[in-house]
Amino acid sequence: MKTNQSQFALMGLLSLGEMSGYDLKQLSEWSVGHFWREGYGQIYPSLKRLAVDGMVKKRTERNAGRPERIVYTLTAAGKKALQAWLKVRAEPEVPRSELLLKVFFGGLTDADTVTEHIERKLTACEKELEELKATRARVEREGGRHPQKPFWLMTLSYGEYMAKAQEEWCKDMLKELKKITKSR
Amino acid sequence: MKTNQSQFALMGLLSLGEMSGYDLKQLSEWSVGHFWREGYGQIYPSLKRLAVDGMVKKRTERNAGRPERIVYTLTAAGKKALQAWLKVRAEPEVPRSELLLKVFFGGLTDADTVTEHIERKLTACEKELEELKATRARVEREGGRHPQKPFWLMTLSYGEYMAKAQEEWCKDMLKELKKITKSR
DNA sequence: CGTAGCATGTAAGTTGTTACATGATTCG
DNA sequence: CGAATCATGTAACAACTTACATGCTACG
Repeated sequence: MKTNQSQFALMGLLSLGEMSGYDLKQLSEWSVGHFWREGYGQIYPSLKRLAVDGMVKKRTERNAGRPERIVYTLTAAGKKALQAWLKVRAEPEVPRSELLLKVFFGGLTDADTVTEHIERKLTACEKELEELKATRARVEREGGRHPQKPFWLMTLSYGEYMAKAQEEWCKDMLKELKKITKSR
Repeated sequence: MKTNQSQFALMGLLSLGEMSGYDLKQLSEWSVGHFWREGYGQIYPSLKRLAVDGMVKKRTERNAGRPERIVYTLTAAGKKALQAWLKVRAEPEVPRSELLLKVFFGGLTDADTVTEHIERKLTACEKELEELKATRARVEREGGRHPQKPFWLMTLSYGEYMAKAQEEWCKDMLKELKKITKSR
């Protein structure tokens, strides 16, 4: 059996304050976006289900001249369930890397193709590092002295460690590939 | 639309030689296992579909006193499709980390819970590094001077870079957490 | 007047996971 | 004689993605 992790992610965000589905998407993008992503197609149905299960409470906000908002609040039951989930050990992640698959079977095409794949990855890593930097600045700015801030920074660190390691790998492999291409 | 990546993973492995579904599972575990995992529930139906699509050809092997084997061979059409796929740029991965989610919302429980999560992760990283070491040795031994060997080693490097970076992150965060716990 | 942002959702399709089901042989 | 390994598969479910569908406001 699987615990529906998307739902807990949403509940976690709702623990920071009441929000609409739209808000959740916006907030998730920069806060947990580098390790967890949800689309609207996942968010709206999940919220409905959470409401049915009594984990969240919904309230409709009618604002003159703007679209209606449905604001969700985490209930006491929801908070309890969330805290219980936080204590359960995380399942090991199932790895799935299309890029590595294409590197692994790279010998079936030419080394140039593999080089291109890795160059693209390198660019992506650099972009990722930029984004993490911006997010870190934003957390420092907006996070104030929120008690959970140290934990937020830890996940940011994770992203930075990974992106840097990937960047290094890319650079090293590009060197390798040059050697291979030359020796042919 | 999505290109079915599982199928290409299987086709890639079949490019190394004809194999049964069972063989594919065994080979995949140590060869691409650290970045790609398939279960039988995925393998057998995929092979059937690949056969229908003419990407692979099947042949039944009857061995006295042992279970029947269905051996699959990559067809010319299959190889062509595989090579075409190898040239298509890899989609950026969708990140999903239950661990980081539990760290991010760690403030909702106690710091000890987060510490436990990270300690478990650290152990997993060390185990992973051991396995990668063993795999590297195995590739060196069994890979001979296979032309694709350099590419195989690149994916192994990736695993090593990542596992080491994760290990480091865990250690650094455990130090951080000690500081947090003490200051309370 | 067009585009971007705010705001909510559904439907269909694909994938992936888990549990179930079977049965022979070999090794300790 | 029990466990592990070889060997193949199905059914049910859960999850995820994508495309579709709508409509208002603010801004340039």
